[in-house]
Amino acid sequence: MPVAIDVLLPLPLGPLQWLVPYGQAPGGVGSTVVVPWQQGIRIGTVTGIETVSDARSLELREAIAWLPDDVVLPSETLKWLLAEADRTVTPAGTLLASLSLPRLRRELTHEVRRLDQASAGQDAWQAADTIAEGELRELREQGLLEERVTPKIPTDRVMVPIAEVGDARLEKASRATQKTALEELSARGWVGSGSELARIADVPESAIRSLVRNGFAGYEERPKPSPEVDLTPPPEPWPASLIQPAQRPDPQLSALMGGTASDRARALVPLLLNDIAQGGWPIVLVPERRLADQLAAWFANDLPVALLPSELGARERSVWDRCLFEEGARVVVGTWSVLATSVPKPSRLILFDAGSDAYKLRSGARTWIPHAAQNWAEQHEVPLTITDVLHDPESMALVPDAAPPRTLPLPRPAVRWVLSDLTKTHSWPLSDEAIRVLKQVQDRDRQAIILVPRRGFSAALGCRECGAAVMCPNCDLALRWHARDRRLRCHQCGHDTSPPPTCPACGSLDMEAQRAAGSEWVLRTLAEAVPELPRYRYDGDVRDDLTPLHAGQPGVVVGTTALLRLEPLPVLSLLLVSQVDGALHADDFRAEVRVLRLLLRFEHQAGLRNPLGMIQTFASEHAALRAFVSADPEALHQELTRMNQRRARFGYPPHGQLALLQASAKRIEDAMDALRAAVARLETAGAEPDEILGPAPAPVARVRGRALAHVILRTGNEARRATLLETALSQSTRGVKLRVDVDPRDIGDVLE
DNA sequence: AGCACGCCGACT
DNA sequence: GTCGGCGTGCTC
Repeated sequence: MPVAIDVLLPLPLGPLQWLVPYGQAPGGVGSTVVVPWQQGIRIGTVTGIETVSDARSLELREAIAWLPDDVVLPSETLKWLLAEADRTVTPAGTLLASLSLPRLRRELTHEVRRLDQASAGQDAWQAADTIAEGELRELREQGLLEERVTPKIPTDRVMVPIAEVGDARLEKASRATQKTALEELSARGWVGSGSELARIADVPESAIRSLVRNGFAGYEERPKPSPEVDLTPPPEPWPASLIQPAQRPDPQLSALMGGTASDRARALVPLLLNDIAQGGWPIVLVPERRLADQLAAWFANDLPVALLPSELGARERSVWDRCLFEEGARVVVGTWSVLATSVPKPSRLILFDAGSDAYKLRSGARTWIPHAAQNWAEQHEVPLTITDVLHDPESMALVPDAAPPRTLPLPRPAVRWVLSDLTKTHSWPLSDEAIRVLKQVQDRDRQAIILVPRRGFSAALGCRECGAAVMCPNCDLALRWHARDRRLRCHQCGHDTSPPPTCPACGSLDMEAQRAAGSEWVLRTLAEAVPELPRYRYDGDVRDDLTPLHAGQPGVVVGTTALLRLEPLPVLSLLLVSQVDGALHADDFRAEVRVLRLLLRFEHQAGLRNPLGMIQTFASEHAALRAFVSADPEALHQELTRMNQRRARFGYPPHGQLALLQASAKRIEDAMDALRAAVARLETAGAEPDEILGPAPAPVARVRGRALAHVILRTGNEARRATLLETALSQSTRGVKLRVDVDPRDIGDVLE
C-alpha cells in the first residue's frame, strides 16, 4: 500500500497530504520535509503518516525530500500544537507559522535532473526554475524527474579589493582618493558596502564608484559570519534590590509573586538548580525578547543557561543548538518559540510574568500564551510554575490549586502610600495636597516622579460627591460618557442609556465627566506651582536626559509607563500617580487588576528609598485602591479574591471563557447585520442569552475605512466556546469579514 | 500566505 | 477600448 504523509506548512491551512519522497528512508512524525507547492517548494512539518488506497495515491504528489539533519518536533509538542489550533479555532499552520521556526524558513536551492534525456550525464542537475512549471509537473507525474534540495548558505555581499595596493594605474594625482580607498580596503580585506568604505577611508562615495568601475575593487558573496552568542555574565548581575533570594528550593513551587523582575528571577535560581540536579531541563518562557536577554544574563552567573533567540535565521539557530548541546546548557530561556524546542527531557515550564500584556499574540492565531503554556505543560506532563507581580485570578488559575497553594510572595518596598481625594480639591490636575508635598520636594532639593495616564479614552460619568462611576447592568464596566450626544454607552455589549439625573450610588446631583490630564498639562502646572524644581518629561514622545537626576540633582520627572523602566532615583522622596480613574474604569473587567499591576510596578521605582506615595483619584473609596495603599498583604489578597468572586458572578475569565467575534464591512449596518445573523445561528444552535453580549459597534468603530462591530461570547468551557464559534462562522455574508479572537485581552483590538 | 480568477473605475 | 483595483476562492 502507498504511504502518505500529512504535512503542516507554515500557512493558514490545516495539514495536507503528499506521498512519501520516492526512494528515501522515511522520516517520522515531527520531522521536516520539503514538498512541491504551487510554483516552487515549501518546507513543512510531518503531523501524520498513513497508508492510502491506490486510488488516493494517484491524486497525490510526492514530497521532494526529508531534511534529515533537522531537529524533530517532539510528538507531545505536535499534539499540543494541533489541540491549540482547535482551541483557538485557527488553522494549525497559522500557529506553526507564529512559532517562527527557523528550520521552516530555511532558504533552499532546488535542483532537478531529467531522466528523459539520455544524453544527460551523471551531473546533469539543473536549477528547478529553468524548467517551465507545466513541464515540471508533467515530468514529475511521469516519474522522469529526480529532485534534490540543499540549504543555501546565507551570504553577505561584501566589497573586496581586486588590484594590488601598488598598482601603477592609481599613481595619478586625479586618482588619489581611489588609491586611499584601495589601501584602506586592502588593509581590511573586505568591507560591508561601498558607502562604508567611503566613510572609513574618508573619501567621497563617487571615488568608490570609480574604484569599482575601473575594476580595482569588486563585490563578492561571502558566507554570513556566525552571530556571537554572548552570555558573558554582567559585572553586576542582580540589580539593587530589597529582596533576599529564597535559598531552599521547593520543587512543588507553583507561583512566585511580587518583587521586581530581577527579584523573581533570582528567587527562581534554587528551583532551577534543583531541576538540573534531578537531571531535568527547565524551560523559561518570557513575554518579550528584551526580558529573555536580561534573564539569561542574570542567570548566567549561577546556571548553565541557553538563550533561545526567536528571530534568528537557520544558521544562527544551528549555532544555538550546538551551544545548547555541546556546552552543557540546561536552562532554556526564550519567548513563545521555546515551546517548540526539543530538549532531551523538559522538567518544568516556567511562565515568567504570566500577567504581561505581551503574552497576547497580536496577529495570526492571536493566542494568549499563558493558556497555551498551561496546555503545553499538561501535554508534556511537566509542572508549570508561574511568576507574576500579584495574585492575578487568571494567573493563579493556570496552576493547580494545591492546598495550601505553593506560592512564594516577595515583599513590597517600604513606600508610605496615601490617596489624595480629587473630589475634595479645587486645583487640577494636581491636588492641593500634591502641590504641598511637591513644594517640600523643591525646598529640600529632593526628587519626585509623577506618573500620568496615557492618552485617555472617552470619560466615564462619575459622581463628584462619592466618586462612583455609572456602571453597565450587563458587564461590570463603567459606561462611557459620549458628551456629544449626551448618552451613556457600554463599549462591550452596546447597552445605551441616558445619564441618570442623580448618582445611582449616593443620590447626589453633582455628576460630571471624569477627565484625564496628560504630561504636558501636568508640567505646565508644575512650572507655576514649583518653579524652582527642575522639570523633566519622559514619555513616548519626549525622553529628556535624566542624567542629572541619576547623579542626585533635585528635580521632578513626569511621564507615562515608560517611567517604569528607569533605574530608581537616588534621592527620591515622592511617587505621585496623577490620576488612576480612567484606567480604573476602562472598558474591561481586567481594569482593576491592571491598575494594581501598574501601581505595584511603579512602587518599585522607590528602589532602596522609602518615599511618600500619593495617588490622586475621584474614587478614594475604591476597594482596590484602599487595599493597595494599606500595605497589608492580606488586604490586597482579599481584594483580589473579591475581584475573583465578582468575575465568577459575571462568568468572566478564569471562570468563563471569552471570545470576540468581530465583523468588518464598509458600512457599520452591514457588519451589525452579519453579526445579528450569526447571533441568530447561535440561538438556533442553543446558545443561552447570557452567553452572547452584543452585537455592538467596536469602541473604535471605523478603522482604515472599514466599520467594525463585535459580539462577545461568554461560555462555561472551551469545548463549548469552540462549538459556538464554528457555528457563528459557518455562514458568510458577502462584503463582511468575520474574525475571531479567542481569549481576547482587549475588545478594542482590530483583528487582522 | 501567495496566487489566480473575476468583475468594475480611470486612462494611454 | 485596456490597465489595475481588491474581493473571493484554492492550494494535497
